Amino acid sequence: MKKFFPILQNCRLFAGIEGTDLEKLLRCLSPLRRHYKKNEFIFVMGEIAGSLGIVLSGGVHVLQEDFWGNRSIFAHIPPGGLFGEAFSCAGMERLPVSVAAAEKTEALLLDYQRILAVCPSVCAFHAGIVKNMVRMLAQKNIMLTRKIEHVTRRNIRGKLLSYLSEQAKTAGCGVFDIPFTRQELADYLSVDRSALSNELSKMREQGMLKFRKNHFELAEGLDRPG
Amino acid sequence: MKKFFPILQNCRLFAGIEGTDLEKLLRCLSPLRRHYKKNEFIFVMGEIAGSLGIVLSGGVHVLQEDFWGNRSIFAHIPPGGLFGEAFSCAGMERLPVSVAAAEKTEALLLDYQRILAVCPSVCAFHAGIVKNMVRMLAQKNIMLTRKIEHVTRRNIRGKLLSYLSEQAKTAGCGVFDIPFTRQELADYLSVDRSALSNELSKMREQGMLKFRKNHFELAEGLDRPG
DNA sequence: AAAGTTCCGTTGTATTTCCAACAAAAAACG
DNA sequence: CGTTTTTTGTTGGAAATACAACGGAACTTT
Repeated sequence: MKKFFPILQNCRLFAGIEGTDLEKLLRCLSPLRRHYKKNEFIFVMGEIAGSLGIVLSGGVHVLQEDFWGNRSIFAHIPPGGLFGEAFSCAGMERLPVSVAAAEKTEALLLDYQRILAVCPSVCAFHAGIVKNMVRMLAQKNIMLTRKIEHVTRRNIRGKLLSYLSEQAKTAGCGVFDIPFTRQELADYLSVDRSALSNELSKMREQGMLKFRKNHFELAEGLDRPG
Repeated sequence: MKKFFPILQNCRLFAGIEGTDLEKLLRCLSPLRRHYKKNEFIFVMGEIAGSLGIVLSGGVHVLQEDFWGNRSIFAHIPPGGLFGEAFSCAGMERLPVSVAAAEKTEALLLDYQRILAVCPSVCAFHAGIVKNMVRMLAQKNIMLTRKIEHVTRRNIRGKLLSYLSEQAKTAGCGVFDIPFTRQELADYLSVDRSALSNELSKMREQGMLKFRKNHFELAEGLDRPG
């Protein structure tokens, strides 16, 4: 149990809570640590929404799948990120989305009730966790707002530029890897995969970018409009 | 100042805080009460993101406008709802969106710093407000997720059905008014207005719904798939 | 190394959406 | 009440996207 403390100390949910305190707190929360294979489901749409997860390693996709298997990917959650928290925090009964491992993934599952109704001995940290939760929820809010910015562009090139320039900004430079395959990127931007490939090729022809698999290099001047 | 206490007591941000306590708390937060005409801007994209707003009456749109005047409406916030909170809570420096009054609107502006770093005398309520904030952020999160569900449908009819059936669900029946004009609905679903009108007409021809202005009546069996 | 599988790009066609322009209806205004 | 402005529906042509099908590359498995 103790061996994944170092990972948790880097997790923003526990920011401000140090060594032995974190230990106490975790005993109280009694989290479930689990491993998942690529594409394995962690939460399935329709399940009771009582718990939330922390990605320790790998990464997960939050998604919806309709009857015919059409996927829509809402978000990619990297290590240190939370998933499913909005639905527990809002008091929703059932999950409206599924969560699947995007690759080999290690995650921690917590019962949300134990976070809010925490035992007396750790009350000092309780307020801290709730404040951290506020910050993380707000950040996810912004993430979702950005995703909306991407998918509301009226054509595929617009969506791509919006998405790629955000990636470049968070990477700090025009060279970066994305956490999606082509099909997944299409499911994230909600366009057809072949049309996406097609548009990417055109953009390459026009010297706007280079790419290979999930590795991208934007030409200078793209991510700095104006 | 006191005369809008009744409105605030119904506001979810202050849930659980009663009469005189609310009074004390408000003295501490020293909010700004303001009136806005229809289409007047409350926040403008790029401003410092220090404060958040509560809609007292009317309603506001959270939106983005590009250089050419193309609008994208992210959300409609009804009375009792918060706006701008995600950006303050996440510690963002500048607002990535604008907020405009959708109609004649009354709003309260609060300084976020005062909510978190609250004065000692009201500490008992501080924790309560933060918890309320968690819940409201989580709910907005779900709102955004729903909006993503709408705009990621691959054609206009899909977007309309997704949006209208959600409205019907929240209204509790198939007859309801929406807070958008046609152009605004188009900006919300990110499609062309004329194409939207066109699709609505087709759906009416096919007996799926009736509408007049912003009043809609869905045919039975539409909002209950399966 | 061969066979199988997944991923990716390309192409052609069918469908959908955008765009611009216009007309009718409704609302706002003096 | 007549005028002006806004909102909404309609249409036709241009443009973009979806869809289906295919082949090759890269990766897995045996």
